[in-house]
Amino acid sequence: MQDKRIYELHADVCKALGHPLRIEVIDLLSDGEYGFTDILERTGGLKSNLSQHLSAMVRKGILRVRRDGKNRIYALTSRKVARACTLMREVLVEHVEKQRTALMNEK
Amino acid sequence: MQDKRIYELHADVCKALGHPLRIEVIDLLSDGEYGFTDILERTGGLKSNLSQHLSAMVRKGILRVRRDGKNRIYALTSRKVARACTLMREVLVEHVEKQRTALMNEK
DNA sequence: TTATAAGTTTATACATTTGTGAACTAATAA
DNA sequence: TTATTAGTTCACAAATGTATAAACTTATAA
Repeated sequence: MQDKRIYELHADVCKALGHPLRIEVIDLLSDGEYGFTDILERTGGLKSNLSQHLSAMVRKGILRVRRDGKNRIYALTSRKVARACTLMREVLVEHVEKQRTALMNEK
Repeated sequence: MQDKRIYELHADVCKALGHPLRIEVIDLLSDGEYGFTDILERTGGLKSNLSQHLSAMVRKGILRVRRDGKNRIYALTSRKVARACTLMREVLVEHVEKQRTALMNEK
């Protein structure tokens, strides 16, 4: 029963997927690595905000960074992150679809 | 640029994975459907708390419920949920492993 | 009917997450 | 050296998420 700890760790990593900006970053990085400035350009917003989200993702093992001169290059640590993300998107799409047809039949 | 909406919906579904109790429920339900009381028995805690988490998961399309007399039976809407969850667990395990070996080499 | 069992809903307090801007740091260029 | 570029860190306010207990609903059993 005190293996509850594993659920906490697991949930903590999954939390990394639970924010629109972070999803957008994962989506972007699923086709290769990108520099901070490029990411910021596509996602918009404040650099301090992006920086915080990125470093949280690194801390949780979702992303890795490396330095290239004065730039920082971010990448997914594993394709598994992108796959998990895609699966959840499919679940979303199926749910939306189901809601739509449910609404149709109700009229 | 205003397709940001999809990231919000996507993140919102992913948020369903971001809590220890909800992970525990997904884990349990990945081997079949369970009644509310059974779930409560395994996870512990207050029924009102569990009920809220479960209905949030239903709302997000992660779980479905059906009634059976005065009981309610919960199930995953799709095996995809369990697979996404497993992938993220693997990412976690690989990260922990990497941290461990990094620590070793540092000594 | 009236009880009881099985959850759900609601209200509220507490904790965590998030966005913002200012201050800071590290690497390169002048 | 001194500036500049590229990003990080910090402090704080606002927004969200979570746990708890009490009140409520619905279906079955007495």
